[in-house]
Amino acid sequence: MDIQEKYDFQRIENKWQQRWEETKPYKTHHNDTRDKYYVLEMFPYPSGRIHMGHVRNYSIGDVIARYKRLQGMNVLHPMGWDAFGLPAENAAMKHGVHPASWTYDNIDYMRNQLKAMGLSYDWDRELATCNPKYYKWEQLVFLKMLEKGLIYRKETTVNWCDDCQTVLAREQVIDGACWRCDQPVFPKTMHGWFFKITDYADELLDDLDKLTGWPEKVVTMQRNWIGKSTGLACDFQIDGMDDSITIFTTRPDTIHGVTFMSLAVEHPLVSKLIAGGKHEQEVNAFIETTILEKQRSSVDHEPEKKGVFTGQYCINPFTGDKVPIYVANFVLMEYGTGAVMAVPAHDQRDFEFARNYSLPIRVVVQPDNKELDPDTMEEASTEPGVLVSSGKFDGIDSERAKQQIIAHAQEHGFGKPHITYRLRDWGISRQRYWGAPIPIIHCEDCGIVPVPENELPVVLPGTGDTNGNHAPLHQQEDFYTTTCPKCGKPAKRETDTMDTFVESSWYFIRYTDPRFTEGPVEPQAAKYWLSVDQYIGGVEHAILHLLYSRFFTKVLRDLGYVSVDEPFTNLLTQGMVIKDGSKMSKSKGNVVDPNELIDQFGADTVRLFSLFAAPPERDLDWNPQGVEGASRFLNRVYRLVVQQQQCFNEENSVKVDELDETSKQLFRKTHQTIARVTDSIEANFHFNTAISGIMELVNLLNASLNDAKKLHNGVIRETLETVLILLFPMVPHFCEELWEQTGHPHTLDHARWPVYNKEVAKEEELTIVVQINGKVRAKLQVPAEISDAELEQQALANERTRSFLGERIPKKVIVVKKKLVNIVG
RNA sequence: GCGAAAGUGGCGGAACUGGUAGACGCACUAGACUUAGGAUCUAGCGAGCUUUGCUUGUGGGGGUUCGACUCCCCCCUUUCGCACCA
Repeated sequence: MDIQEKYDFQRIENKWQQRWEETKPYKTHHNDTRDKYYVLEMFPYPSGRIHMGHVRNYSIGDVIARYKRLQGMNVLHPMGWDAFGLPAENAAMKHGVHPASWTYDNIDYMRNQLKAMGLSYDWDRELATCNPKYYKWEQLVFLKMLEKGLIYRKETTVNWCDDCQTVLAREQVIDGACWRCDQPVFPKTMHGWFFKITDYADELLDDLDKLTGWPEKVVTMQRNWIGKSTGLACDFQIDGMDDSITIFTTRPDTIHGVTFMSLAVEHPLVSKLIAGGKHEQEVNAFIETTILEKQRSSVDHEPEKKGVFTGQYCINPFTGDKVPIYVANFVLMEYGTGAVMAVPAHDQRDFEFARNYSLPIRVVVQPDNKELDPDTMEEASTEPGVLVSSGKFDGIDSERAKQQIIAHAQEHGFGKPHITYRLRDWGISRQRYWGAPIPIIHCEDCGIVPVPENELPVVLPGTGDTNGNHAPLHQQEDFYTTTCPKCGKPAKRETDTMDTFVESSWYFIRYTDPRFTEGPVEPQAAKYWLSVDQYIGGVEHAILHLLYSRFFTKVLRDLGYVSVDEPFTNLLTQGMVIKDGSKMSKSKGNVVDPNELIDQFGADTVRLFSLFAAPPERDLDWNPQGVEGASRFLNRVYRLVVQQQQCFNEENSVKVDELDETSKQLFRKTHQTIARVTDSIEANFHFNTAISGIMELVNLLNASLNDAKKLHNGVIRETLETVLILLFPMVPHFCEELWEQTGHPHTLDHARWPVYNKEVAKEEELTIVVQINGKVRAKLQVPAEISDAELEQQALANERTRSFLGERIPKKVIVVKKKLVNIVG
C-alpha cells in the first residue's frame, strides 16, 4: 500500500466525480421490498450560476441522502430546473439571445457546478419545467381541473406590474411592490384564469395539524394566510330602496351597537345610493381621491380613517334603527362583502371613525372589569362580557350571544352563519412568453374550448431555433390563429401562459417517474415514493410555493393521480448565508463565489464548512478563515491515515479486556462518538455538533498517538474507519479516496452506518462535582457503579470539602446520581 | 400596532428532561521545528483580583430552587412574518 503523501483534493474529486458519472451509484430504482426515503431540496431557477445559498441547501440535502443510504434505505434524491420565468426574457432583451437557449445554457453550466460539488443525485431523473415533455402533463392536469370545475376565467382587477408587463398573484405582491422586480404594482382590469384554491381552504387549514414535521413558524404563517373567520352574514335593508347591503361580521354579539354602516369605495351599490342625490359629487370626489391614495400609500402607516355620508340610511334588522350609510377609506372590497356594520364601542376602527365624524357610540357588551361610558371611552372595548342594551339578548354572555344572534337572524331570514377566508383564488394568467401555454381555444360560437388531449402539448412557439420568435403570445399571430376543435371555424388560442409557480407545485411528484409517457404520474412509482420524507429549502417559500404544492397534491389526489394528502412529511427551512452581518448581494459587494472556493479548497472543504459553521435552520455567517479551518481538519485526518496506514495491513480484532488504558480510552471515545454523531443527525440534523464530535475523536487519536508508546493497531484502525464512515456523508470524495487507499475492496457507498457498542462506550470512572452551597469546590474520580451513599460519604470526606466547610455542619446533602453532590451548610 | 423567534468570550457556535457555562472551530499570544513559513506541533486564551487560588460572569431587573443559559414575571434590543381581514 502506498498512499499519496499530500491531500490533493483536485485529483481526488475529479477521480470520484468521474467514477460516479460512469458507475451511477446514485441511480435509484423503485423497489417495494426496501424502505424508501425521498429527500428533496427545492430545485433552482437556472439563473446562470449557483450561489452560496444553493451550496448550503444542497450540502444539507446530500448529507441526509447519503446518511439514509448508509442506513440501508432506498433513497430518491433527484434534481431539476425551475426553468420558466422572467429573467430569461429579460436576458433575451438585454443580450439578444433566445430565452430557451439562455435557459438551457445556464442549466448546462449549473449542472456542472452541482456535479463539481459531488452531490449524489440520480441525474437520470433530471427534469426541466420548460421542456414540453414536462409541461405537456401540466397542460393535461389543467384540462382535468377545468373539467372538474376547479378552474374558471373571470374579469377582475388584478395586480399589474408594469415593469414585468404581467399580472401578479396577491401573494406575489410584497408591500405593494412586485416580488421579483420590486416595482410598484397597479390595479388593472382584465380577464384571467383562476385556480379555485379556496375550494380547498378548509382542508389546507385542517391538514396543517398533520404537518408535525414542519417548523411551527411555517404552519402558523400558512394558517394566518388562509385566515379563516366565522361569523354572521346579515342583510341591512336600505331605507326607501329595494336593495339591501350584506355585511359580514365576526362579532354578531355587538349588532345592537351598530350606529352607522361603512362601504368600500369600490362597493357596487355606492353609485346607486348616491345617484341623483345631493351627496353624489362629494362622494365621487372622495372615491377618486381614496383610490389614488390607496395606490401610492406607503405601507408603513395606516392612513387616518376617513369617509363621507351617502345621504342614505339602512335599517338594522335587530333594532329597526335607521343608521347612516358612509363610504369609508378603510373598508376593503377584497375581504368579506365590502360592507361593514360599524360598532364604534367595540371596534377600534369604527371607534376612530365615529370620533372623527361625531357619530354616536353605543355600548352593548359590558365587560366585568370596568364600566364603559361612551362619552369618555378612549378606545373601543373588544373584550368579552355581558350584553346590554340589546333587547331580549340582555344579560347573555357575549360568546353565547354570538350563536343566539346568528340563530335569530337565520330564523327571521335576514342572515345566516358565514365563513370568510383571507385566502383568495389563485390567478395563474401571465401575459408573458416564457411560460407554459394555457391549453385553451376561444371560439366565437362555442366559447371556451379545451384543446383536445391528443393534441397536447400546446408547444410554446419559437423554441425550435435560437432565432425563434419570443414575443408574448398575443403578438404571435401564427400561434394564436387556429380552428375550433368543436365546430372547425377559425378560432383563437389562449395567449396567456401559466404562472411559473404552477410548474413547481408538482415537480416533486413527477420525479417519481419523470420519463413516464402515458400520463403525468406513474401510479405505482408515485405510490411507492410519495410523500417526500424530507424537503429542504429557504423559509422565503413558506407561503407561496409550499401552499401551492399542498393544494396541487390534494387536487392530483382528487383527480386520482396520487394517494397522499400532503406532499412533504418533514420540512427543514434553512437559514440564509450571510457575510459581515448582512445578506450577500452584489450591491453590498459581499458575494462569495462558490466556484472560486471550490477551486481553492475543494468541494469537500466547502461542504464541510457550510455544515459546520451553524445548524441548518439558522443563518450562516460566512467566514473565509473558517473555511481554512475546515481544510486544515481534512488535511490532519489525511496525514493521520497516511501515518497510520500500517494498521490497515493486518486484521486486528479488538479485545477490550486486553487493551492498555490509552487504547481503551480511545476505543471508548470512538463508540461514544458514533452515538453522539448519530444522535445529532437523527434529532435535528445538527451537523455542526456532529462534526465537532468527530473533531474531538480525531484530537484524542492524535493525543493518544503522542502519549502512548504503542497504541493498539486494531483500535487505531477502528477509530480511523469510524471517522471515515461518519464523515462520508459530508465529505464523500475525501472519504472514498482514503477508504480505497487503505485497501477496502468496496466503496463507502456499500458501507453501513456504524452502530455503537453500549458496553464499550460506557465510562468506567466518573468525574463527580462536589458543590458547597451551589459552588463547585472539588471534583472526585469515582467508579461508575458507585452508590449514592458511598458518593455522599466520599464527598464529605474530601479534603477540600472539609477545609471549606470548616466547623459548619451540613444541613442537607443533595446527591445527583453520577453527576454531583451539593452540600448545603 | 399585532404575532413569532432569538440575545452566551474578540467571532461562529456548544451545553441532553434545572446539575462542572464556553465543547468544537476561527482569531489572538507564547514557545518548538525551520533558510523561511500563510505549513506543522506544544501550551495559553470570558472578566477581575491580593493568581497552589478566590470573586464574578449567559441582554437588563426581579422571583422560584440546595442549584437557573435552561422555569416564572417585567423591561430592552435584534431578526422575521402579518399589517385597516370587519
